[in-house]
Amino acid sequence: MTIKDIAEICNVSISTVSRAMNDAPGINSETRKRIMKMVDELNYVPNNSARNLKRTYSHMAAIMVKGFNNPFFQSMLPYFQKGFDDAGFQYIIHFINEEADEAYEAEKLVKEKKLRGIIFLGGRMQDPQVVMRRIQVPCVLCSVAGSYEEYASSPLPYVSIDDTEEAARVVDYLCSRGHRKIAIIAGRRDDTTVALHRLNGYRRALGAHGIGFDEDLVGYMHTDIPEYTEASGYAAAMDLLCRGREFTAFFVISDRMAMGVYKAVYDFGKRVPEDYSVVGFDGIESTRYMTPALTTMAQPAEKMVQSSVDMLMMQIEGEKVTKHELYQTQLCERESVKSLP
Amino acid sequence: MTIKDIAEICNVSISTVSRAMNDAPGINSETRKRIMKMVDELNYVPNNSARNLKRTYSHMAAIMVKGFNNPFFQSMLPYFQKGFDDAGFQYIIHFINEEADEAYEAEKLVKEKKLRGIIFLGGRMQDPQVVMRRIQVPCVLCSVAGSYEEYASSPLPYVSIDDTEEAARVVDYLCSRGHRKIAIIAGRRDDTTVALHRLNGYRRALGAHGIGFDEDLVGYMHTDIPEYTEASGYAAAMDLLCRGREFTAFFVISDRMAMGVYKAVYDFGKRVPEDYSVVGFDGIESTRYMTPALTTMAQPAEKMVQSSVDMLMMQIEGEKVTKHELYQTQLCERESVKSLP
DNA sequence: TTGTATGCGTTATCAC
DNA sequence: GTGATAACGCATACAA
Repeated sequence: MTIKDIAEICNVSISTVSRAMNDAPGINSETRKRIMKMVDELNYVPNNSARNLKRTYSHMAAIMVKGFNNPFFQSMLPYFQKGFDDAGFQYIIHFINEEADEAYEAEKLVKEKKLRGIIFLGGRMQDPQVVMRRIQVPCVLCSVAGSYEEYASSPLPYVSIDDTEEAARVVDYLCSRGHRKIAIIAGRRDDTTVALHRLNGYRRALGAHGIGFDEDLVGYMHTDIPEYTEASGYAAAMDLLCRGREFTAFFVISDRMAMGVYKAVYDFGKRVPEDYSVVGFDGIESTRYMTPALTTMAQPAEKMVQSSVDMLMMQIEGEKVTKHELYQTQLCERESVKSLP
Repeated sequence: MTIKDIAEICNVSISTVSRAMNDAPGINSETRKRIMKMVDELNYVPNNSARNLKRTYSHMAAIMVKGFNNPFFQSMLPYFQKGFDDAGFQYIIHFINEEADEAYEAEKLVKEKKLRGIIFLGGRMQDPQVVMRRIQVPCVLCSVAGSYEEYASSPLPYVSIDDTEEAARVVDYLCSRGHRKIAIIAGRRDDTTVALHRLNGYRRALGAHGIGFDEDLVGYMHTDIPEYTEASGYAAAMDLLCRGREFTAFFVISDRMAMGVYKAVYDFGKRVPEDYSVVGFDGIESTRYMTPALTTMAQPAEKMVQSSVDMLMMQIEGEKVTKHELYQTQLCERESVKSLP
């Protein structure tokens, strides 16, 4: 069933059918009605490949999400919906897994769908410089790994938080509550993404407070457990606990892992926050439902999304934007941190 | 940059480039190497739309997931990866939201990508009969709503659990622990998917145990809160608690909601399982990390996935399969249920 | 307002 | 082993 079949059945040419299907101007409304009725009846669905091949441009953008099981990204999705709806753009969400090369995937998608723009969510740009050249359409990096210095010279606009800085603030907060021996549940040992930046921030803040960095207070994610899951948080925390080093608080670099940390503490025969305080990172909804409710650094998901969409649309409309938007996190004080004398 | 450019640069015809790109037989391996080197250097990416338009068939299937925030489906994804890899098939995962029409989306996707088969995950088939006629390629329904009776006559193969039966087993279990006044956290009032079946199972089991059905012991999800989230579980449970009816246990139709139920119980000044027992449904990993660890009915995700993939591949290979595979859940007894005298 | 013709970038089918 | 060339299904410039 192609456009040709419909044309024959309706006794019109294929261009007329095409016009009807695309709400094109210059077609008798009776003809259109007649055609659309047939289309509906015969259940004709135009072939998107042919469409995309022919079309000069679309009104479509894409969000390329790296991190299937990152609930923070998931929480952003509804805001993207709103943002693109308001902008009158359609969009597709494309998930890729950790090993995939986002730049390559993006390039394919752009060509296939004649995308007008693309927003990268998560992951890490190995070489932001070349990405743009390859992609050929405007992009925005959102929550993509990279220190300020790293991207400062890049023409790629991005919105994110300063992971180093914000991680440092977590340590500052814990110190303000009297904690001095602070452990961190970090990424994998070889991580080069946000996990590394948060670890760096932790180190830096420790130094600023005159506390020595102790490698034994770092719990790395295991390489054989899916990243950023409860299980990975549990394993890393259990490692730490079993080392026997003394400490009073956990800084967990992602909320979902914090749930595993809670469990590890309990299984170790201790309690949160009486024996160990815990601070998470991201500010996802479900942390409200943990017991005790998790104190966490919340990223302003809605603002970050709106800003990303705005920056993309501005570029699509021809403006040159190379802005680097860094948002601040907000501390959500709940019940998982105990004040020390 | 098209196949034509590559051909010109390499001084060969486009057919030769095509052959090189597709590992086609009948091409000098030196020529291929030379071409591929150029392709790599110039970063040429073939246009998928053109490919899909022309190709007679692919080695690709799709999984159409309805339910962005259903962690049970998410937990199935790695198994699909394994299943399709073993079968030598590529696949794409396509998420659609609750309002979308999966049959229509599938039809579009099949045409666009020349898919060989499609697995539906979640949602509800309004009319399984017509779906096949429209889709034109083999499909398998996995965890799609529908009672046994409903699909019994359908030629569409599906794998799932008997939601009614398994929900009844939860009630049986609670009764065996001495509970008689059992509340349920159900779907929305107008639900017609698995949530309804689980509610029906609950009713049926109640009857079998000589317990009257009490509408006041049903907590429906609010329509203004995203389905199956912690927040929806919390709201529904709070409703229930505030009604003042006496009861001793919650049957929560999905694990993620159970987390909200815990919180509601605590906020109400009660404890799990001392004051209220809780049983979840799905068996997702994170339930292990709840405190107390959630007792839940686990669906055999891996088996269900493997079975779905097998049934799809069999069909693709030409066999006619109309099997209806119903799996049993397994009770994971943990710490959230108290035995009553 | 409608129809005709062309080409989008690729694969498939021939010839050579 | 390689090269022409005809589709694939559609949108669109142009003619009618």
